Amino acid sequence: MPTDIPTDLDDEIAVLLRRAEQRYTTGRRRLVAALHNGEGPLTLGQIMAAEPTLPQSSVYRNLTILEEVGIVTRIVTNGDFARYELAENLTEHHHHLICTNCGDVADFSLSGRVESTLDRALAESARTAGFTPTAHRLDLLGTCADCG
Amino acid sequence: MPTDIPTDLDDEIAVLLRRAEQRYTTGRRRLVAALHNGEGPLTLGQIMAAEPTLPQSSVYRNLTILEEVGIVTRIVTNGDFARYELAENLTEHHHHLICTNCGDVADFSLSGRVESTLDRALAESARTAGFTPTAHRLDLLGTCADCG
DNA sequence: ACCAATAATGAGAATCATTTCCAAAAGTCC
DNA sequence: GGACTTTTGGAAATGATTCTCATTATTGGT
Ligand SMILES: [Zn+2]
Ligand SMILES: [Zn+2]
Ligand SMILES: [Zn+2]
Ligand SMILES: [Zn+2]
Repeated sequence: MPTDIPTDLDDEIAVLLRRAEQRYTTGRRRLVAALHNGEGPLTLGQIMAAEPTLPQSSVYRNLTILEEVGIVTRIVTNGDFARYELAENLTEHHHHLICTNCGDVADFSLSGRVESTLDRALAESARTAGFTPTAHRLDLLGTCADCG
Repeated sequence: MPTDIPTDLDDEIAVLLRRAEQRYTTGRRRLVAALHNGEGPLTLGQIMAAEPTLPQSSVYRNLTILEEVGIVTRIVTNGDFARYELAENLTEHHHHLICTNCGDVADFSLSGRVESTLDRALAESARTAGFTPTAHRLDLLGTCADCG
């Protein structure tokens, strides 16, 4: 399963890169494929396990570039190392289940009703603090099914 | 303003440390005071600015120990460096306004009603994923008043 | 297809927040 | 005080991430 990206996602990414005067090279496409195939945000180790022939320095460099362009989001859950996933523009708004035992991270979503309630409350809190919000980030901490 | 901790907080911390067979030394008390006096979670630099005579290695070591004992929470908002605050056991449940421009972090709270709605929804999501939740973490990302 | 001109690659070296070492200092208990 | 255990602090080590730079790939014009 080398390059397994839906055509429309691939096109969207191509547009974003071209707009930023960046090229959509094979290495970057393989990186995007690894992130797309992964369940939840991936560590560098997990990316390299999926694409072992991609050099580490290129993966790091391209993750940084893809993040600047708005294709990738970098996540730091706990000190050890960062995780990367496709940006919400390209996927869907979601949150993370973080296992405090094994460190694994999985995605989950809330209903539109709860998200609305939350957004309203957050907007109000922001207003009283003179803060201009652009996004929220919500994680659930606990123990995953495997570590049960 | 060297050692400015409310007596009951100080006592609570003393109990937690004794329970863990750790001593409540002067250095640890000064560290706790710096965290208590700070508005929002502090970086190591901010802690050292508040207590310049505390050696860096001792601050790091004691932050780790205080975190293990449940007195301090370590927060990583974005790759650069970690921030530390007193654990919610010793303060109150709250969330963070994170300025994506200057990196500053401030506290805020939601109403009990919103927190309940959220907790119910999160519990439901956790259940369907076989995940055992212990806490949630919610940040609002955007631009702070200073960066307006 | 060929040729510049420009951008991306990859292997290793450098960075820097954080951790670890270990001999000296401080606290504890009798 | 003396023996024992924990903590301290300065310096060295660690390790994820970033930077360097010579080589390679890609683009656009001819
Ligand atoms: Zn787990
Ligand atoms: Zn949400
Ligand atoms: Zn700001
Ligand atoms: Zn909450």
